[in-house]
Amino acid sequence: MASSTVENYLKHLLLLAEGGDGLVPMGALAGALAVVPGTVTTMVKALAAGGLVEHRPRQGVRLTDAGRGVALGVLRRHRLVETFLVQVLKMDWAAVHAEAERLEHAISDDVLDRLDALLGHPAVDPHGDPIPTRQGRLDPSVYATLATCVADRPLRVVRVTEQSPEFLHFAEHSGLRPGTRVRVAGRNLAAGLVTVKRPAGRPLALSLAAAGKILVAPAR
Amino acid sequence: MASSTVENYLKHLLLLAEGGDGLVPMGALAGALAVVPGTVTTMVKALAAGGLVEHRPRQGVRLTDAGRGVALGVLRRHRLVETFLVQVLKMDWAAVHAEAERLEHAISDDVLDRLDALLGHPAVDPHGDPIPTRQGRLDPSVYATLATCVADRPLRVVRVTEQSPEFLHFAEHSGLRPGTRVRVAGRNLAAGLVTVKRPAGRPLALSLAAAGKILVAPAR
DNA sequence: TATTTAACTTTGACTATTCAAAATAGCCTG
DNA sequence: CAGGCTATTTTGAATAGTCAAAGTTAAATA
Ligand SMILES: [Mn+2]
Ligand SMILES: [Mn+2]
Ligand SMILES: [Mn+2]
Ligand SMILES: [Mn+2]
Repeated sequence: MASSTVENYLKHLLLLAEGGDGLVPMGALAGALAVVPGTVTTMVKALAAGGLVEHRPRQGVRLTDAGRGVALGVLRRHRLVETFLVQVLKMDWAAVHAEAERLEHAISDDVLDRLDALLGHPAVDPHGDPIPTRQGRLDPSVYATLATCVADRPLRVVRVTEQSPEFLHFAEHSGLRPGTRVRVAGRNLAAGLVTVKRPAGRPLALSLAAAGKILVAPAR
Repeated sequence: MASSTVENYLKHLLLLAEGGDGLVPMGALAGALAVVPGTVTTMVKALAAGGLVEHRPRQGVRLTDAGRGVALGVLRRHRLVETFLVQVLKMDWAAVHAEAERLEHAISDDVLDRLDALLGHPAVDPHGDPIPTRQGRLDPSVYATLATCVADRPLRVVRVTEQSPEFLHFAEHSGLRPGTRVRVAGRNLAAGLVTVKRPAGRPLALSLAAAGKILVAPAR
């Protein structure tokens, strides 16, 4: 029913609402979708007429329950497809995001259920992003980052937020894929630097910005 | 580059040109795409402007070499996807056509190559339809049908043309999937009936129309 | 050859999605 | 409180694809 365009608007709305109260500024949505603001205003009014979003003029947009349901479906397809591409087709984890952007609109429920079973009902995708359940439940997943966690404790990388191929390649090269054990050796707030120790290899220096994109949990 | 719509026009043109001189009547294309004739005229003029087809007003359309290349790519994606869905995801061979209609527009070359390798570079899809090669070579595959082959010879089903779920389910139930050994026991042209013997099961009666959709080759 | 007809093309209109540029609303500053 | 700045909305226009209905063509029929 929903076009690819509509699905993308809703999915980005879901992603942009993470954390906040759900009210997404029109400009943020325009930026995420790479369209001009006027386009978003037009489209959001149409989505609101369809009951998928609530539009607060000059303040922002918010998903309705119906819209959130659609968005969770798209996100589930996206993340299961990414998992399939990495686990079964052995693709580079930095390349799968672009592929999934197209495939997420072309997968039926039947195919999705079979992929899910083939993969063993994974809870997270290759980047550690949680996969919404069939029932539309999405793990809130509140984790510390390498920029905010307590120092000198054994940690485990659980997720890499940010899907640009450049950053993902960097993370892979730096041994910071989900599952890796790490420890924050020190932070220099003034210089904006975090030093990380990994099982193998010398200490690694990261900017706070980069460190903030690596989510971690206490090891074991 | 080519939109899904354009890809569909070109793919159907390739399919409809099978056998004939390649000149497809506008009405045939309209029927295949389920649009009104005027829509086809409009679209074909655009495709001709883009060098993908040659339009002979009031006579028909024909693919150019460029258009044929695009069409072969779409057909390759369609048939490899069908093969994947049946072999890996264990889907019903009658259901995969509809799925492939959407997925054929969303698969990249990289993913396609990996699927092809995973499946062992198949030459035909689950229905026996030949899969174009990466280089754009398509097996002409001239086979007899159960309606036209010589009688009383050991045969092997090689292909089921016609992708409606109804017919495919019927073929499966009747033990007429590609690979099955069969023999034409007799024909009654007046009644329009063909009688077929299979390894197991009693003789099967088919209409000539149905028999014409089952392609066969000499066994062994 | 005149007529009928079926296939095809043209025309006018509509939906979905987008952009450029102008108008506006709020908020912040002095 | 007057200006000014920024985010947002409005307006006008464009593109892709489609349909309904009217107009044309050319082959088939009489
Ligand atoms: Mn992704
Ligand atoms: Mn991901
Ligand atoms: Mn098919
Ligand atoms: Mn097929």
